[in-house]
Amino acid sequence: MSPRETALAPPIEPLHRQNSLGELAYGRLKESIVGGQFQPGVKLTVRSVAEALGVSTTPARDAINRLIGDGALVNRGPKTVVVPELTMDVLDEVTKIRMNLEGLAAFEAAQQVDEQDVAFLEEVQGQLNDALDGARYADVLRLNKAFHFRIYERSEMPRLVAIIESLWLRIGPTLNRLYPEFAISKRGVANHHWAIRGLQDRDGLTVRAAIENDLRDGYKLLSEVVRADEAKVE
Amino acid sequence: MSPRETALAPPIEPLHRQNSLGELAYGRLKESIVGGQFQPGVKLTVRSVAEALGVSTTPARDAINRLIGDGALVNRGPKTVVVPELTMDVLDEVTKIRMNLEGLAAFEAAQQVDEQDVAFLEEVQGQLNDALDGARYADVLRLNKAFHFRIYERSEMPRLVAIIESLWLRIGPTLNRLYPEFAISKRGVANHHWAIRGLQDRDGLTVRAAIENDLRDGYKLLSEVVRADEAKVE
DNA sequence: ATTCGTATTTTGATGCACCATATTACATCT
DNA sequence: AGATGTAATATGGTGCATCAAAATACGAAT
Repeated sequence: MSPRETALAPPIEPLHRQNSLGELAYGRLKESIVGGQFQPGVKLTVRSVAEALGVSTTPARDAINRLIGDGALVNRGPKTVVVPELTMDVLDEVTKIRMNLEGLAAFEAAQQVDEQDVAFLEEVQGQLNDALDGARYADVLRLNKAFHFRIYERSEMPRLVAIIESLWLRIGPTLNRLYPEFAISKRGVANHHWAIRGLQDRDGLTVRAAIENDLRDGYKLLSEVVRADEAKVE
Repeated sequence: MSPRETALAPPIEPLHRQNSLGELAYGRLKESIVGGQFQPGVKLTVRSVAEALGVSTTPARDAINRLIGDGALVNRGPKTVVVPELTMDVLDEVTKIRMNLEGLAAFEAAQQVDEQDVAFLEEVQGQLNDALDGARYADVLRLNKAFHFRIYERSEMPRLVAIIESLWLRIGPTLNRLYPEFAISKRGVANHHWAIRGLQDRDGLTVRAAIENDLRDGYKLLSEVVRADEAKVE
């Protein structure tokens, strides 16, 4: 038998302050990396990150180490941390995993979306088209991410979403290399519309197919860039 | 044109010392958790871990924080870190992801295995049977993990393997709750033999089916335990 | 006995100093 | 010039002190 409850009909979740400086630094750095703020190959030091974020070395070091654990940063030497160059090896592997995981998330999401979600996605897609026409590539990346993750979050599988995000982290730095040389294919737009239609119909298989196709198209673009880079290095 | 190479015909990989105390502490703790050394609910403090490992607070704190990032530990309060109790929510989600990812790894592995791998798996399976008969449950867990990951590693997808390991990390603490009350079903044995046969035939679909079935059987067992625990708490 | 408020202890986060060593800049030599 | 050895510099790991705040032990009140 439990002690008599004293109030608070809807039992509020524990909710402890989310923000330590280390956590904050981690989030900031992560955001910068997926957003493509760092060119591959850029070197990061504890002290530079600490200064840039206005914190001491400890939280900065925490953040860097966690990102290394995520595979978003790598040790090029024992004391040299860099944003990794994307290789075909990694791109191939990550794409295979993404097809499975993002396909799964998309499929599950189809059972959970509501009208608000669809409206949001259509709004984002509109802005995405505008950004494409206006050649505002940073916005394109941001909006594309917003589109995908709005869907994935509706899978109600938060651990899955976290894994997917960690995969995007590996692609991020190279994503903004797509522009302006490699303009985004208009097929991307078609895939997104296709996904929206599938969500409206609550048709998981269609949504999954649309997302998988979107990833396939993205892979084609990215692999061109990566292959070009790998050729240049040799 | 590259500068004239001066020696070392097979270009040795960079190889920087892998072991910092933080890294070591992280590995040790992780091992203890997947091995089921910690009961769910156990509280961990920076200072206790530091003392147990004979290091100062800094590497201990690093390790704990990284494990929290992995989801292997959770904050029950702002200053209280515990080994999480497995819930049906998490078990369901993790199982779905595992079916996809371990299925993928198993499928890919079928193209890469050689006779040595098969011999290893048969050897492990033999020991596994003995351990089951002898009711040496800790060994059962260890051997089962060795069996699965030997296959997964042959997928030659190291990032995939790392993700799978992070999922096992979530199940680990509850795995050893299976014994002795819930004896392992002999179906597990059949699944493993099925997988070996598929590997010998280089038949990816069969290997995947065998692994997926193994996970399904494991799920049934685990869900019984979890449901019993959840009932007890209420 | 159970609940509640308070005092005590423990805790994690943070900043910082130290040190061995990795990195880089530079001068030298071929 | 390009390679090479060496000196100067910068860097991360680690331990530790400090502090605000959280967890807990304890005692009073009902």
